Amino acid sequence: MAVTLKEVAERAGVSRSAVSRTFTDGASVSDGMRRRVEKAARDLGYSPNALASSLTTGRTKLIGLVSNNFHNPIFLEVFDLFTRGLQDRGLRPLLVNLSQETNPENSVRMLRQYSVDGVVVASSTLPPGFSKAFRDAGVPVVNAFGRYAASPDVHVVGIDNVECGRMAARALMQRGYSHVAFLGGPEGATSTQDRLAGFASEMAAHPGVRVTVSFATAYSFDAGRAEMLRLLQDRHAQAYFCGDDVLSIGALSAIQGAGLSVPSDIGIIGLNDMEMARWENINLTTIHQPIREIVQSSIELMVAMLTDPLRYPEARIFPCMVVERGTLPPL
Amino acid sequence: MAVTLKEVAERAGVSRSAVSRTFTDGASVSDGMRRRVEKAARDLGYSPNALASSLTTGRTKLIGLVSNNFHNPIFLEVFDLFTRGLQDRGLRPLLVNLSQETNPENSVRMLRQYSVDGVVVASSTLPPGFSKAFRDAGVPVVNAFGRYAASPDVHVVGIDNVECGRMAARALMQRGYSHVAFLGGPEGATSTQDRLAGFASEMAAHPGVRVTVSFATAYSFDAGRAEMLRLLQDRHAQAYFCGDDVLSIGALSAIQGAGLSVPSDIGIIGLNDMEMARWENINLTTIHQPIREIVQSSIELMVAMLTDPLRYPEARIFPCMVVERGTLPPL
DNA sequence: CGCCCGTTTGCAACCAGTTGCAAAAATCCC
DNA sequence: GGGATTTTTGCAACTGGTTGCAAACGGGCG
Repeated sequence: MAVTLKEVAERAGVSRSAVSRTFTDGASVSDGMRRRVEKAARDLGYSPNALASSLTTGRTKLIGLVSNNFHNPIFLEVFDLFTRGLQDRGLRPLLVNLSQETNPENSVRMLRQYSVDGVVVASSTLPPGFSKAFRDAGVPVVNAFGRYAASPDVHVVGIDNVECGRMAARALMQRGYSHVAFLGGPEGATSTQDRLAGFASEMAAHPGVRVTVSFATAYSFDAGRAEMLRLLQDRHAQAYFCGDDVLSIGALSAIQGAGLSVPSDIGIIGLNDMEMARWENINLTTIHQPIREIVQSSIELMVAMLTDPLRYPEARIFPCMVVERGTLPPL
Repeated sequence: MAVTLKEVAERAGVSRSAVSRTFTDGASVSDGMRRRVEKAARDLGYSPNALASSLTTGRTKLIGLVSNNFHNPIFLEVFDLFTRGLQDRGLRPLLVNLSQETNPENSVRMLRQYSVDGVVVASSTLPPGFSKAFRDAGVPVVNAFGRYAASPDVHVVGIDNVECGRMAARALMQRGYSHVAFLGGPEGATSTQDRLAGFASEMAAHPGVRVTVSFATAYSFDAGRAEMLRLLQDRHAQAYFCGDDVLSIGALSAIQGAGLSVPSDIGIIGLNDMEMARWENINLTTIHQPIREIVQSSIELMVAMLTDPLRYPEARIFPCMVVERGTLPPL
């Protein structure tokens, strides 16, 4: 079916090594040889079998792209950036969906069977055990959007969620609120824990301000809406720092549905700055997470590890910033 | 680095074939042999190299998942469903992002180099040449979300966009509008062309009703908003059938921004029924596209083609239906 | 016990490439 | 023109598995 190197060699009347060499750059081939081989290859429609060659070279150029985050729209952008960035460097993303997987073993085995050159774990909610499992299997790993403190022995690229929490608290304090709240994602998610820690630590400097804390069951519209509906039945806070933008939009929907208006009755600040946040009918004040830079940097780190698998692990933390829109009163 | 079959054979004191057979189901191995080999494999932490075996078996279980649609949120769900569905069947998705690619040749060559067993083209906007190119290269192809009329020799799974156009027109006519409009996606997209054709054909039965047609530059929020802003300067229609949900939401934003209200001043009907459409603060009346079923069926078709690559091509068309929400007046 | 038949096992060739080494060819220099 | 040096080429062994074939094995039966 497929044309092989051997057939090209026969047609060009040369040895198999010669053909192999014309398709390996850096190998020594004369101009005449190159021309003859390329002609034969073109005539036959030959293209080398990357997997066969990986057998001897030990490199497949396959990168496992592992995630469990197939519901948050920002991850569509993340996948877009990763696939394009990897492709541009001649690498191929092998996508692994961990949504229903709890045991790292299976994924590790699978990716090893396919001899991936490296693994990018793109998730803010996977337990650190996953990244570690890959590293222990001797596969270069980068944990994009991960938590740096918890896994000091795995490369991490992301943001400082604790600092984001502080930043949100400061943004609310600048508005002079006397009762603010944290509406987190799932209580078990490290990103939620860190954001709360930062939020609380900053609020500790304002003892006169009342602080309420609650959690949504997921980083989703429905969970945000449900939790906000519940909160509205009680005496609610004047402003909320929501776990992420999707959650914020759910909360907004609940608030508007209750006939209250934003930001005059309740203020909201989200986190991520997903594309939708700047849509005019949402217009969410939020903390911008530099996705583009995180992905870019993750890829660079991955590429660096391909040449030096024992590279000393590092954490790359990118600063975030508040994007002022319409869900907090102007300063 | 990695443990090989040979090492397992040596440790178990058996031949390499014996080890290979214990890991190939359907092969003849005695119980005693199986136990010894499995013990040795476990001790060494062996797992077979899928790529090496693909050399002789001719099957990699790699499926190219090709798309250029990394901006429409429904595709995150599409990717979720595809990756899970393929994984469940022991297949591995090799993701290919065609966003910046215009020439099918490159993608075909790349996927052939990786000896994929099949290719799923998931896109409603890629020109049919892409699917054809894969088929011509002898690779089984399924075009999910594709147009069936234009590529009779490639398997297609999707919806009947012409019928959707008619359906939208009927929904508007039921409301008794006297001036309706089609606000399409990019004029070159086959999905837009088909939807317009259906819309126009149904409207032909209502000669007294005025019909306007215009196109947004992309299936995106910004494009929908921009086009609607332009339309609002003129004498606008009473109701619009928008190219898809994202476009609809952009249009909604423009309408609301202009101080008009939906559905009393202007009605909107979208297409796709993405998750966001049912969010209470959007609440978009739209035509539901059965994504789940389309993906499921595409995978089944792909699996069937793996055993019978010459399978006679078929088009699988799934019915859509109007989902009544808040952007058209109740009937 | 010997024969027959069905399983189990190992040998060796093969899949599609790469690569170290040495022979052959081309180039350089005197 | 001849010898030394460099470049190009082919041979053969190797990567990590699979598989057709034949030999070895084991059990049942007369």
